[in-house]
Order: sequence, then C-alpha cells, then structure tokens
Amino acid sequence: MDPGEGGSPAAPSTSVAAPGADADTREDAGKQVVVILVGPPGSGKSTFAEAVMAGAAAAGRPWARVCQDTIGKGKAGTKIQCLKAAADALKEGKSVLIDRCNLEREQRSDFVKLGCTVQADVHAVFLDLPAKVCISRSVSRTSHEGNVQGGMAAMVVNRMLKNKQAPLLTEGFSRITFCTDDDDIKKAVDMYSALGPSHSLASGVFGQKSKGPVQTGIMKFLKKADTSSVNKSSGTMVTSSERKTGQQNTTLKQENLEAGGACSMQVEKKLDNLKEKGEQSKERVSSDTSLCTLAFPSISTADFQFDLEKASEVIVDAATDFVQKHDNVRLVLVDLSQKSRILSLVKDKAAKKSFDSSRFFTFVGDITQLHSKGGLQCNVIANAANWRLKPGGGGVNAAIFNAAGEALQHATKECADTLRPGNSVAVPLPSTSPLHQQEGVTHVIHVLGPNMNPMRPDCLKNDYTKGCNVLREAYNSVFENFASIARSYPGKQNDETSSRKSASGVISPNDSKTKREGIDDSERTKKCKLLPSILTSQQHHERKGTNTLSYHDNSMGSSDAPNQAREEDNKKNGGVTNKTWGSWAQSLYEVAMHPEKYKNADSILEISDEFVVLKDLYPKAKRHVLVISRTDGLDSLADVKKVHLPLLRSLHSAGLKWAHKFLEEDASLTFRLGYHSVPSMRQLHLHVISQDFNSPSLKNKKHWNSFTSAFFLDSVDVMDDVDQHGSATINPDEKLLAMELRCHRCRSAHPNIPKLKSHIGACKSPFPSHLLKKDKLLSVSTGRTGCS
DNA sequence: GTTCTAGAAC
DNA sequence: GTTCTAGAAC
Repeated sequence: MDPGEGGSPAAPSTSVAAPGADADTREDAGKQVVVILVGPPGSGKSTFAEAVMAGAAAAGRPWARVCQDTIGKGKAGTKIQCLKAAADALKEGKSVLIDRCNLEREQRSDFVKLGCTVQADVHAVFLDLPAKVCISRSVSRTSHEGNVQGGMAAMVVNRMLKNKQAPLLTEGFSRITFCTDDDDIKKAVDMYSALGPSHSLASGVFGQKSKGPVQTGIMKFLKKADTSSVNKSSGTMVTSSERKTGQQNTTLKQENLEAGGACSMQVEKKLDNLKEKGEQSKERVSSDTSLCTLAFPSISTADFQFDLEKASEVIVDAATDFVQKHDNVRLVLVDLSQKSRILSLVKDKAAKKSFDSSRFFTFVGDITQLHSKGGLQCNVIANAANWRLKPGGGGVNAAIFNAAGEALQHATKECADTLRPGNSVAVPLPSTSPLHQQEGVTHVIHVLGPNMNPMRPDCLKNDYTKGCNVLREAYNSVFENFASIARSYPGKQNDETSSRKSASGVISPNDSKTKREGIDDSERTKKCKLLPSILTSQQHHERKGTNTLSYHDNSMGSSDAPNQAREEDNKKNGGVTNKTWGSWAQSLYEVAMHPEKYKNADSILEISDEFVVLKDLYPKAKRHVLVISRTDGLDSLADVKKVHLPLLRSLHSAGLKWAHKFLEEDASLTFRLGYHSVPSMRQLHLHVISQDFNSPSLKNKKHWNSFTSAFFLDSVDVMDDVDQHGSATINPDEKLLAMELRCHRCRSAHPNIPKLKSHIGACKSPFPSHLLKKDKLLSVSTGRTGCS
C-alpha cells in the first residue's frame, strides 16, 4: 500500500487540541480517531492493536491502546476503567484503539459517544473471521491476557457470536471496515499504522463481503481538507465535519428504516423535500446489514407495455405478502426517474396497506449503482431479462449485464439457457464482477414477465387475466428465489437460533451412545452393496450393447447420451435445467427404472408404481432411506412442475410411513423429510433421515451441510412451493455446502467434523424454531403425520 | 455419490 | 508424527 496516496504523510503532530477547541484548530492539529475493534476472542484484536501501536510508535504518532484484558494492572478490568482510560488518552490528544470484544451495540455505544463528544472520527474495525478460526485459535492459545483459552473458549466464543451485531453507520461510526480474513486484517493494520495526522480515511462501509456491501477501496486515502470533492466524486461520503448538516437526511432515513417504525414511503417524501431545497441528495440511505435486501425493477411495464395500474397492484400485493411472511428481508422497487409513474402508483397503493413499510419501499436510482451512488446496500438485484438470457436490448437488462461484466454472462450460462414468462433464475454473481466488488451484489435474479407488446415474443394480446397471473408468478418466483438466498446469509441463521423456542416438543436423541453404536453396527453387517452392483450391471450392458434402455440406441453407448437428449427436451420445454450426470450418478435411475431386478436385495424396502424405497447405501444417520420417484425424466427438483404435485405427495406419504415404522423400532429418533437442492445422484429422490446424524458415512462438510443447511429443502415446503408457484424454489449456491460447521440444534460452530460429531452426540438443545413449524420434524412426541 | 491422497493444520 | 480437509478421479 502506498500511504502517500492522496498526499504524503505529514510530520507527526506535537500539538494537543483541548477538548473544547473548535473544528478548524483541531483539523490543523490533525484529527483524533477512536478505532473500536469488534470481534470475538480469537479474532486477533490484540494482534491488530499491537501492530497498529507499533506502527504508530515507529512513526512517532500519539496513539493509545485501551485493552480490557490488561487494564487492571496487567489483568482483566472493567468497561468503566476502559472508558476512563480512553477519555484520558483523548484529552492528551491521542488517537485511541479500543481493544475489547464490543460485539453488541450496547457494549460499544459508550465508546462511540466518547469519541463523538471530543469530535474525534469514530471508526469500527470488525474482525469478522469464520467462527471456527476464532474457536480454534482461542482454544489452543495458552497465555491469553483475559484467560479465554482452553476448553471453555469454544463455549465463550460461540455464546458471543450468537449475539454479535455487525456495526452500523447509524451507531455513530463514520467508517466501518470489515475484515473477513487475515489478508483483510493485514491491510487494515497497514492502513491505520500509516494514518498520518493530516489524513483521514474515507467514510462509509468497507470490505463487507458476505452481506452485500462492498469492497470500495479499503486502501483509499483521502485528504481531509478536500471533503467537498469527496462528496462530488462518490456521492456517499459523510465525514464528521458534515454530520450536523449533510447527514441530516441520511440519519432521518436510516433511523426510520432501521427502527422499522415510520413509513419509509413518507421518509422518501421527506427526502424528496430536502432534495428540492437543494440539499445533498445522494447520501447513504441505510447501513442496516441485518436485512438481506432485494432491489428489483418493475417487470414488464417498460418494453413489454404492461398496464401500469394493474402492474402496481400486482407488485404491492406480492411484495407486501412476501415481507409479511419472511423476516430479515427487505424489498426495494427501483426506477431511474424521479417522475416514475410506476413508483408513484406503488407508493400510493402501498400506503393504503398495513405492513412493515421499512421492509418494502421504493427508491429512485440506477439499479446498478445503488450502493455507490445511492448509499443503498442491496445484496440481490432482479433483472428484467429477455427469454434468451442474453445481454443487450437496452433498459435494465443491458444496464445490468454491462455493469456486471462478462462474469455475469458466464455465470448465467451455467444456471440456465432460457426463461419462460413467469419464471426466474437466481445466478450467483462471481466476486470478479465489478457489480459484486463495487456494489456488493452477490446474486442477480433474472426474471421474465408477461409481454403485451405485439413486437415482442409471446404477446398476450391484452389478455390481462392471464397477464396478471403471469406477472404475479414472475414476482413470486423472484421473491422466493431471493428468500432462498437470504436464508443462506449467516445473520438469518443467528436470528432463527435466537428466536428458538425453549420447549421444542421433540424428543432428544437417545442418551445411550453404546446403544446407538450397537444399532449401527448391526445395520452395517446387513448392508447390501447394491449400488456398485448396479453400476457393474449397467456397465456390463453398455459394453455388450444389450441394455434395454432406449437411450442406449446411441451407437457410442455413452452414458451421457440421455443427458444430451434431456438437455434438448429441456430447451424445447423452456426449462432451466441442463445438468449433466456422471456414470456414477446413474444408480438411482437404474433402480427406479428396473426395481424388479433388485427386488431380492434387502436394501429395497418397497416398490410401487410411483416410487421405490431404498436404504441409502451410505446412510448419514442411524436411519436414512430414499424414496425414489419412478417417473422417467424427473432427474431432480429442478424438473418438478405443478403436474408432479400428486407424485410429491405420494413420495412424502411413503416417507412418512417408513419414518413411523422406524419410530416404532426406536422411539428416540426424530425424522426430517426433504430434498437436496442440487442432488448428486440422478432421479428425483426424497431423503428420510433421522436427525442423530450418527453414522460413520457422514464424513465431511459437504455431507453435513447438505442435510443441515438451506441446501436441504423440507418436503412440506417443496410441496407448498410447487402448489403455489408451479415449481420448487432452488438455491443452487454451492457456498451452502462449504459453510462453516454448525450444530443443527444449537447452531454452535465447530472447527472440524470429528469435533462436530462429538458435540452432536451430546447436544440436547431443542431444534431451531423454523424446523418446529409445519411438522417438518417427526418424532414419537409430535405423533403427527405431516399430511396437509 | 465414494475413494484416494497430497499437503495443510495441529 | 498424526489428524483432517479438499480436490481429482471414478
């Protein structure tokens, strides 16, 4: 990093500004900074603080470190001692580093106030490392100043992380730096070490990756004297000297949005009024990162010429309905023009409805520059796409593809080839995309709405009955895709945990470890090596060319042949799936098509016209069976349409029947029924799996997360989804499988699989509240069928 | 889906 | 030295 960027550092200041000194004098002397570190034990706060102090000392800059772990004569002290030490240091003209966990807003608010009182810049540096890293480090250290080490450390870290609250600008910070790995931390240390008295760092939120915003140049230095040009160039900067005036409307909007109290539609009107008075109009709107936010354009009302009045009704209905059903999400309808008629119509209609208006509002701005120009942090944006999912064509589609670069085209290609009206597809935006880097957008959801323009494909010729239905389907599809993405955001999971009911009504796993292992062992001896034999059988047929399956008419006998045929079919049908399957992934398909060949194998539990029930060859729990659909052409959930709803219900009923049977044999079990978002094996299959996860075949992170993250879609939800929207909402994000290892009951984090397994063998916490709804869990105590 | 294994982490 | 993960191959 070049600390001289924007001007070389000046000589260290020796003058000390009195607390009451006016701003100009203070700026001459160099602005003091209060840096509040935020992070759990093991996140490296002390290392950070020591490195910055060393850098500052070497450069002769007056900094003080206030460390709660050592403030009591080398031992841990109190918050009050820290506050006093910080106040004293500030009086002496020093900048201050607050080295304590500060994970909750309340814990850090007094330090923020202290900084504001002496008109120092107040910064947060959030050391937001993966829980497992913090736990590993804190468990293994031996001479920690605050004695958070050894076996207790994991518990302490987990408890703290459960309640962590990411810092927000509205707390009074002028700058927040997120560090999610050691590289980020090093950069932040370098930055603060090199911070000269005549420099100040840019205001805003920097380095936040997982929740949307934004890596906007963590290394950027800005000359303090030039605040006016800062505002001109970026439109989002708010320095402390401006807070009295420029931040007025920012604060107004932030408070309203975050408190969820006042109507944000009104807030926008107030903001509009301020704009009319010539005030700064491009302030940061909300730094609330606890809400996953979707920005979406009005669908079909531009080039597709859909009636605005009717469209606005659909938007308001769909959006208000959605935010009422989902926590921790926010929807923002965006249009470029201040005079947008669709925005006014939606605002008017929304004002007449009763809902939490901080979670659905309208916004004037460019959907590709919401963060950098509008200060609105959106994790996900929707794109009014064309049916070929190609760039160009003008409007929002061209703008988004332009802004996102080639990365979006490639990522889109991997997810889908075409789109039908009323459908959407969520595309994870690679981190190489400028839209990801600069605006913090992690996903683009392409959606195709109904068309009323005779010059465009699939014109509905003013059939608004159909048109409104398709438009509603389109919005529902976008919102549900968004909900799936939101579910994978870490903050959401913490919230679910914190709202967990104390009494679950679900029986805990059997206390007797010996008994459990005994059952496992007996099952292992009975295990039939069915699947490899199927593979052998199929390969044998392929070699001999005697396979009766129609796709082997292909002269090459390639196992990819059916995929090619199906890809063609998918394209013809406008479907969005085009997955190819390796030869090893065909076993279930083979069983489903020819179960009679294997009827003597003890792995097959039941065969009907619609399904086959099969013991999983590598069970990931004491009891784990698959209910495999026998419908040819249904490879996975992505292929499921409304017409398959009766089939889904049959699979579910069969799953329930077997779960009940297993519960009769072992009343300590709890079952969950569901599908993998993206299965590894071809042929739609429902997992019926006991929640003990006590199995030697559960070996890695992917196994664990495929059954305990949002990657696992509950059968009841899938049936509802298909019933309401005509298809299942799938989040294809592979990141779900790479997430850190968390207990499926108490959500505590663990550094590796063996440690996780030893924890889940003992954890008696109730299941998270979201699993207790809709009979997603089946146990003797619930005694329910799950049929609706 | 699993197995194998190099190399990272401890 | 041992444990554990993650990527390649099947």
